[in-house]
Amino acid sequence: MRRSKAANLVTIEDIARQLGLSPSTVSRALNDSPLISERTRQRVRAAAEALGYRRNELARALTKGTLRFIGLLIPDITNPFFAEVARGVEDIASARRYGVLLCNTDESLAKEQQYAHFLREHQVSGLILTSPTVDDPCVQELLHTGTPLVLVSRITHVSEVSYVCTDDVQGAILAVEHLIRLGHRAIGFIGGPPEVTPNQRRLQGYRQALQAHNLPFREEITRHGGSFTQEAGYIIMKEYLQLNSPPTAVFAANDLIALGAIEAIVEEGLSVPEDVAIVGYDDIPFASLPGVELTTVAQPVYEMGALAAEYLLDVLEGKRRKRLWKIFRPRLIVRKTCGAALARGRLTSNQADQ
Amino acid sequence: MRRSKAANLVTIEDIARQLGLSPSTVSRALNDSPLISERTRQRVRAAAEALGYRRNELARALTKGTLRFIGLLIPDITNPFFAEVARGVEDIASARRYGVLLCNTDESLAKEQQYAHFLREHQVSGLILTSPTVDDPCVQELLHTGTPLVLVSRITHVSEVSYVCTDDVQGAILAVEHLIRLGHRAIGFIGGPPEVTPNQRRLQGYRQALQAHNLPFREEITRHGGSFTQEAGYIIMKEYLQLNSPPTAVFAANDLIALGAIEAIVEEGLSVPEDVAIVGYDDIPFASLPGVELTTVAQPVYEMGALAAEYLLDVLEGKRRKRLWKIFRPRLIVRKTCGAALARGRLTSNQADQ
DNA sequence: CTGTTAGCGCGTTCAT
DNA sequence: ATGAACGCGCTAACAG
Repeated sequence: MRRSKAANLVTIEDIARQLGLSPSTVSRALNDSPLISERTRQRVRAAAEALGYRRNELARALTKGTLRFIGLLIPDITNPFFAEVARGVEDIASARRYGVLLCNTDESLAKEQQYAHFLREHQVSGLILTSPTVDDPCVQELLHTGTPLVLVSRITHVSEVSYVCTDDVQGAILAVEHLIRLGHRAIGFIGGPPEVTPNQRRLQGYRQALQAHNLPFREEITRHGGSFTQEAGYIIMKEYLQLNSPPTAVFAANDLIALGAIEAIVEEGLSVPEDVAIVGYDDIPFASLPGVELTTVAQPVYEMGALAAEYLLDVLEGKRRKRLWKIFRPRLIVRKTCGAALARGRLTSNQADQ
Repeated sequence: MRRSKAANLVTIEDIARQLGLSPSTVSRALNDSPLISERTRQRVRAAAEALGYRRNELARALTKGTLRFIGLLIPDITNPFFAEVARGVEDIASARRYGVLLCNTDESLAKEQQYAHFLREHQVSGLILTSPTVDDPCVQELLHTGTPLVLVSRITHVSEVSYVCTDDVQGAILAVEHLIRLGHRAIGFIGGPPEVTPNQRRLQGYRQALQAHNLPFREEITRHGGSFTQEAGYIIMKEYLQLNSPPTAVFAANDLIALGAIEAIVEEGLSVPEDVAIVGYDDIPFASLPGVELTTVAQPVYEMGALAAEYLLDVLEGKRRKRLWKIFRPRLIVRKTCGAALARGRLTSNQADQ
């Protein structure tokens, strides 16, 4: 007895039989092969339509050795930054008939590895990573498999790897110099996951800016919450507020952290920007809300995702070979969490600038 | 010459050959078949490990007729509500070794259909829908294919379909009655996509609440922005503000719309809640931000996604057969966009309550 | 242009 | 407990 076929599936053979053709001819017709007569193509198309034929992409992928899926590894889709990246990726992918597999890693190596295996086992054609330490052995393994891959927002030292990101060092400098210009001298930093490149580079920019303006670097107001979340920002800010001389301004490694910090400040009965000024990073949509109006550093997030996908698919389809190294320029968005440019600011900053 | 195999792939045959076994034995060993000796199992596992074997899920899916993927159709991952649903779904799915395919539909029938085809062609095992009008013929087609499916947040009249949602009629009543209790009599509604069930039910609750309190229903302050976005809320609110007698309070069909409305109000130099009170729906994380503090109706979003996934996978694995009809209870979260319960409110509401 | 043959990698009878 | 043979649906190689 025949194996019970998967739910009443119309195959290429069915239509071949009905038309008295061979399966290969039908296959060719369906794939718009040049070596097929217009008439057969028509007939095949018609019959396919009539029978309700749907191509089995799995079978196709089996012979081709690759599935038209790309894996999207991000820490957390719940973070608006990554949601926006995802949107960019998905828009491009779906337009080009690729599926995108959502993989949340929570910055956890274990999850990352689990997914790396999963993706490999499913022969996905390519990867977009916003999460991993690319030095992860499993990712390396995928790389060796030949699976093309592009990093978004994160960068790496593995030189063959493509990436698209924003100049985070520069972005941080923009942010901190803005604070300095406003007269702040005790400027703190609240970081996310310390091991992650965007965090590192923002920290680096922060230090450079301080140094350039002869401002002291203070360990006790340069802390990491461990993740890019509101809770992280909230907790660290609370701690800063207990200090003998708390910072008068804080540069947060991303907007979520900034928002959490603001929460902490308000909860202590203080206010932003009067008591402490805040700058965030990313310019997530909610940063512009009335009542929030967070001063922040913007990245072209959607474009970054879209560009990464565009490039990746080009590579997959053999339209490109060179690697992509794209660095967008960050933009400072001045809103209300740092106060206006006050006179006191002018003075101090001139003094520092000399 | 042999077909060039996909990137240096270790197959079941390779390990069979090396061990002097047959492929079938290896297959069985790998799948923990009961009819295999412990010793062979060990040897096979070891060899597999040594050779770096990775099962080809595609080949497997081809014979099984189904891939361990589920399709997640949502309007827009950029909306925090859906991001949260997605997170719930993904957490469960990945724990059970299923992949989740991200499909943004923008509430567009065309995109929905394109994805329905795509998913079918890839033999995904099941679907979670937060987007479609299930009456969509393509979705119907998928249903007929036998693909299990569960609706989140949306409901339908097709009786065999499973769903998990919140009682939106009740939620809307909660919201509007809160407003009434505060003394408002001119309460407007700003809807999202009119054709979508959660919107319809929230509208229905709105009307019921008005009616129950003998408040007039006014067409001109019951409008739809067409989508669940800030822009939609912004635009409609601006229009309301042009009216001769604008509403003193607005119930928005979701938080994004509410946020957009607030933006419009503030931009007109008015303030919330003094000039117009606002209630939203969903309780997205940003609703609780200091400076925002939106009064809203909460749904257990993450749980809804997780439950839907849990149920779907149970069905796929034959552990369940009955359909799931789960309706969560909404909760009113009172924050600051409606003002405190004022004396004026007490009076009017008692009067209305009689 | 079209048909025939032969796999892709795996799981599954049916034997033994 | 193991092996041989076959098929899942499709595409590529080789004939004509």
